[in-house]
Amino acid sequence: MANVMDVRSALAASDELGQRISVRGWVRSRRDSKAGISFVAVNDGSCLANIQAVVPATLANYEKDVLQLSSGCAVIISGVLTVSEGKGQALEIQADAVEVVGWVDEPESYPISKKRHTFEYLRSVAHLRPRTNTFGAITRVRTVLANAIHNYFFAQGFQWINTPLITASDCEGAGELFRVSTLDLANLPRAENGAIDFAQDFFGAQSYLTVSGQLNVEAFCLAMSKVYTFGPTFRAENSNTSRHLAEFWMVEPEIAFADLNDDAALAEDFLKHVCRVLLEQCSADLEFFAEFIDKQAIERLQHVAARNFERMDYSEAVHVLQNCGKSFQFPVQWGLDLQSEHERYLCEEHVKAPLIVMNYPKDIKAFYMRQNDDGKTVAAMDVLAPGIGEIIGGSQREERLDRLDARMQEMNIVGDLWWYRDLRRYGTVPHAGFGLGFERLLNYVTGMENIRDVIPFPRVPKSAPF
RNA sequence: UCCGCCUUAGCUCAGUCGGUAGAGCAAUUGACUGUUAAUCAAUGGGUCGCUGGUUCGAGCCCAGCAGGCGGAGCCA
Repeated sequence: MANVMDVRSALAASDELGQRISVRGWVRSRRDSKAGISFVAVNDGSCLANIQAVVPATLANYEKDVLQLSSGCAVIISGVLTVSEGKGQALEIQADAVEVVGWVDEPESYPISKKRHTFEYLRSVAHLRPRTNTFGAITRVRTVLANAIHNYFFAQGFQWINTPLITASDCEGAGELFRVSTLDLANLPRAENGAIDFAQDFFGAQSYLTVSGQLNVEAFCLAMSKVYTFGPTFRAENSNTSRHLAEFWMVEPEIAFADLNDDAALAEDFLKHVCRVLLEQCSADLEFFAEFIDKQAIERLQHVAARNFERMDYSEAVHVLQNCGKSFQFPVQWGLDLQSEHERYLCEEHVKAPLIVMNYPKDIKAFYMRQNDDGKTVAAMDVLAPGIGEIIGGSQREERLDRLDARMQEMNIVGDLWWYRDLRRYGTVPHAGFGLGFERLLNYVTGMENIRDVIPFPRVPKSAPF
């Protein structure tokens, strides 16, 4: 085999012209010319573009192999990298060897045909959809975005905390929990009162998959100052929407000696940074999204990167909504949570930009959020993005033990949070953080509409087939 | 969980009044061409989601179930 290159490198390798190389990948299409050549388009996932191999009919296995190639076949093609005589591409390979590594059984029923498919259909062949242009592009953007997130925090001196996926705490926040157990479901151990005896379970207590790493990451925040978690989280809620997954990835930074304004500033700087990185490093894939998925894809990123986010108190948001002259399906009243339609109006029509709404009524927010001096609100914020709604939710945390205890009592929080309380007993300090749904951000930056299409294998109620 | 819509060829969809099934694309074969989601021609391809009911007769009407999609709620 000659010098093996991935397609991305080969197409960028003008300095390798005239050299013999090999590329390895999967056939996207084959076009035969009776001039005695076939054109084979090969993609290996390294970039959006295919490389075109020009295969002469004089190859020994031309009839036997090359003329049998169909979409999806795995091949290794070797030949000299040359300037293309055709118009669709700058470079191509003049093939002198074609090795078919894997054939496609029954090309007629190969699920990924050259024609465009609906995303709904592609979800039913999730094991093969990475072979499409769209899912290749999503996968590359996902990788660059994950890297940009880690790199941003690393450059800012944050520590990456690998918070546990299994938890015995059932009050991490909102959300139904998936139970984790090794008990025999057909023969559950019982205590004397008939209740299931979880003391005999693996962890000696009821345990669950985490719905958030926040409480754990706070512990590291109050030692390492700037920390974040980035990993999978699980919600057993029966949510059937294009914005919810039962298993999704979440980014949760937490900063010490910080208040809500610091938190909002971090969220804005963070989002601007990752958008800039995508614009720099994913230009070909973003152009693809702009052409085939969402015309606004690139402008939106430029807009986020360039423009200052608007900020508005919840009370002001309510005032704006009540006086905008629009009628909403759900009521707008101080004390009620903002509905999707309200959030969308605010960021899409009122400010026409990302918007940070701050200081919500305490009764609609979580127990750990810091109570403001007005006695009515807590230091919570939501970052609302046009077209997608809430993309970040965060808050300054209640660092005063007496206030935290009072709030937990008021809200009837039961469960063993002694260690979380300890953080307020030993060197407590104002701190704040937020949670960002990774797939929601991916939806936002690619213009994809359904969250099930930006994660490799989506898990939603009644469906985890792959 | 609630509301609405959908389920017919590998894919996307038609299917009239209830009378035994149709197109485009894909696939296969051939023609043609430094081709570009090539083009042209021919050919093959169906348990009409499942179960039951009404009917002489059901893709079509009725009931139940399953699955999918969109929206809402919950949230990230």
